[in-house]
Amino acid sequence: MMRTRFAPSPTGFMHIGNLRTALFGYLLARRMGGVFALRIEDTDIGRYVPEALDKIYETLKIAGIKHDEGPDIGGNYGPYVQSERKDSYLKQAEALIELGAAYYCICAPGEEACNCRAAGLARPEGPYAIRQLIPPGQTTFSDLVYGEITVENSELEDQVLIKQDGMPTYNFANVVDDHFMAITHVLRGSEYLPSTPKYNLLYEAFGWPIPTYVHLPLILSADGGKLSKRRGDAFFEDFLEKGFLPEAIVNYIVLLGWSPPDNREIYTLAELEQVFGIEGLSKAPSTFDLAKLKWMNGEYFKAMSGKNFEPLAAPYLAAAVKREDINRSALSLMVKDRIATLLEIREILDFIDVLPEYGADLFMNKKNKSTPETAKDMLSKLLPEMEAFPAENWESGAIYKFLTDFAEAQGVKNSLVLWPIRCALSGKESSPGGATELLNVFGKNESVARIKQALEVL
RNA sequence: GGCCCGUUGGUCAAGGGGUUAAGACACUGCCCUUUCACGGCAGUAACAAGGGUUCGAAUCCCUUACGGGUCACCA
Repeated sequence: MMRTRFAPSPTGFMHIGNLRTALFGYLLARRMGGVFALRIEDTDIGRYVPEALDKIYETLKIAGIKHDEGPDIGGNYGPYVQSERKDSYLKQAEALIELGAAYYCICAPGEEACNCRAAGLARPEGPYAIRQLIPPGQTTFSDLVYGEITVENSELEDQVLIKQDGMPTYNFANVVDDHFMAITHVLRGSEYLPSTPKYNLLYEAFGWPIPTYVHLPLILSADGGKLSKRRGDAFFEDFLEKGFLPEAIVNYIVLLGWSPPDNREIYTLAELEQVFGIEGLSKAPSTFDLAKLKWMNGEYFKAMSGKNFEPLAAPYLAAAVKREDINRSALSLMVKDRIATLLEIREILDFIDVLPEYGADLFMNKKNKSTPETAKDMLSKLLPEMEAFPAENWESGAIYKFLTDFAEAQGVKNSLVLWPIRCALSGKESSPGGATELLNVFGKNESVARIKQALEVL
């Protein structure tokens, strides 16, 4: 049975690249009817951030990635936290020494000329590390996406397996844990490609079966570099804060370094669990394109019902519009299909609370032939009729009929009366809705007031 | 710098010896429209370069260039 794993270290937020690795591991396991395990790699005591563990659980949950085994839910291969497996690493490293594939090293960390390999020390009294003994020759490993890669062993270093603090290094703990957790497929970023031969040497020395490697191409930022904390495009949380939906982020990310079997791009997680496969993985690094993420996010809003959208938009709406006399549901609906991110709600509705200052030019519209003059004419004639309009009948259908009747009575095209109203109510060149919608959300009193203001400008 | 990996439009990418070299985002234009959007239609735009191999190369090989990764008692 296929077993994959996600092995983050609890050092902070969830990097987009790591999230994608988790996602791919999860999807692959689901697709193949396998198991996806979560293992916490907390061997670096110095970088350990206690809250990060919860962050990992939370992120996976929000993203919809469900692990089958892990520290929180257990499993047959626990414990799933490396610090709790500490003893086994030392034991295995010493076994490796017996096998002639490792040795004790008493040098200080970072020390250059190390003679410990030649010295063949017995277990030292004082502080020591254990290093891997790289044999001469060359090593070939096979990767499902990159194929066969061969390197000269002379390029490899006698890497540290057990640190002086008794903790294993990432590279060693990984090998030991993957073996004892029966991991069959190791998915990780391609930055680990250079250290993979050392893994093989370790597996070979132990006589353990070598797992299938699946290295994933890197995700780059628009400038060709790495995604960065500073630019705010490195972490899953960054994008949530910017008003992106978890589903859209996940959907977008899965398309980075992997392409679906058909031309479709919008997939639910459940659908991805059916179609994801290593065949679609690519070797070349890909650039994270915010514009496409935005488009995709917008698609998710459009596909959503107004009812489902409303609670998502509510907090942003509350920040954007303070006045109480506006129907929130109507606003929410008005905005739903017009935004790429929830954050845009504020900007798109900035005319609701306070009418922006504008000049007579606003009423110019080449296409419908509106001019400040026609606008003034229409609005001044409309105003008294509008004031006479019964407030209790103020709703879209009636408003629209009222306006079209008015236009007909004046003998002009609808747009010649609708356009100036839209301008008067929004004070902007574009607004999330036309005249009827705006009249409807503002209600009679505010609408009349704004039209009066417009007449003053005109 | 050594080693490793990569290179199809601005971006994501399909395609793996014979294609008019898909599709999506972005961009442009037109249509629709009660603004702007949405939607519909159309368009601009690519096989890094040079050598081979082959009847035939985006696809295979080599070289170069460029980009990235890696060379920690970090992960």
